Amino acid sequence: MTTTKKPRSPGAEDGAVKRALHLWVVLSRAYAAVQAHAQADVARHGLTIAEFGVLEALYHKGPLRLGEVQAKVLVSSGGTTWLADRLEARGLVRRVPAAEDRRARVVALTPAGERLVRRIFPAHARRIRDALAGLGAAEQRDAIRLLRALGLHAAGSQAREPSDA
Amino acid sequence: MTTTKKPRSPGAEDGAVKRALHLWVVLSRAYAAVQAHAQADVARHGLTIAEFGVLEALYHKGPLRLGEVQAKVLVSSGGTTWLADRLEARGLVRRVPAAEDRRARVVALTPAGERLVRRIFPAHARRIRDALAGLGAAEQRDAIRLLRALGLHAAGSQAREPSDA
DNA sequence: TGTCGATATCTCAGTCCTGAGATTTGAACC
DNA sequence: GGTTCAAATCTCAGGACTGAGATATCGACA
Repeated sequence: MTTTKKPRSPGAEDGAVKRALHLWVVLSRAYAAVQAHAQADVARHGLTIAEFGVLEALYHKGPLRLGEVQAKVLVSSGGTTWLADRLEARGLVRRVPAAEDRRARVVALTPAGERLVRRIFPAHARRIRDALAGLGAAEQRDAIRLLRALGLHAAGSQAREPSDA
Repeated sequence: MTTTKKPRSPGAEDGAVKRALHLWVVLSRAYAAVQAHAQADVARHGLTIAEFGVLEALYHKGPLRLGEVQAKVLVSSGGTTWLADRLEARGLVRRVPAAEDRRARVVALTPAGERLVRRIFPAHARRIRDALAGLGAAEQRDAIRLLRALGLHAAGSQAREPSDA
């Protein structure tokens, strides 16, 4: 037995797999459809979704260490450096040494970066709201609860590679 | 008024935007977490998720035109060509001219491709099932319904660029 | 039947990012 | 106070695409 749960009957196991695959398909498609809206919106300002994510995180949370930025926008460490480089080259953020840990660096919005976020964020938020308007308020709350549980479990059970083939 | 719905009170509009942004965050995180599992699994066989998606679509639906493949795996037309080239170079699929439309080409699994899918699909499906096990059966059914509605609406309201800034 | 706008695929330059490894610093233990 | 392991960031080569345009064909209509 490699599974963690005991199937009730021979066919129940199969149904569970089919249901999961179906859920995975609709999750992917929903994500892709909403992502297309977000991307189209930020592209008008010459930004990628990841770049916008960095700016938004800094706007709402204040200065963050590179590692914290990485956790927010879900990119690799190399990607984080690259994003910070690009935004810094455009004068939207700046890097300063972290006070209490000389390995770390803190990223903060420049005044120009803050002006940019303040200018483009409201329309972006409305576009996301409209893209998600396929669900009513109560349904959105349900979806949030379910997706949170889904994400926590999937992120918790690490995506490590099994040792067998 | 640029919105389609009339807010009940001055604060309701704001709450709707906040809720939508929250839903967008949990949707992204859930997708990323599950995607990491799927990717780690197919990477063991030297495949990307998109490549595996092509193989799986052909396995379950039979030969498909390039355009149909594109709709299944959600990549650009250039990406579709690139995926077919790569899989063809590995001897997993082959392209044949479409009988009734000389513009189109049909992609089909080779025997080697079919053997590969048959060999790796079951473990992949179980891994997806385990990654999604944060929700029970009834919750998964709810999530499928909600995500389908979400995706249909978002995909339907095209991600076109508004004319104003 | 010739024209003309759509549709299907392909080409290609360039983008955004990943993954592995290197470097620097921190913290805990001898 | 020196080792040693872990954590934070950076470097770099290359991968997996995207997006815009090119080419070939189709279908419908004058």
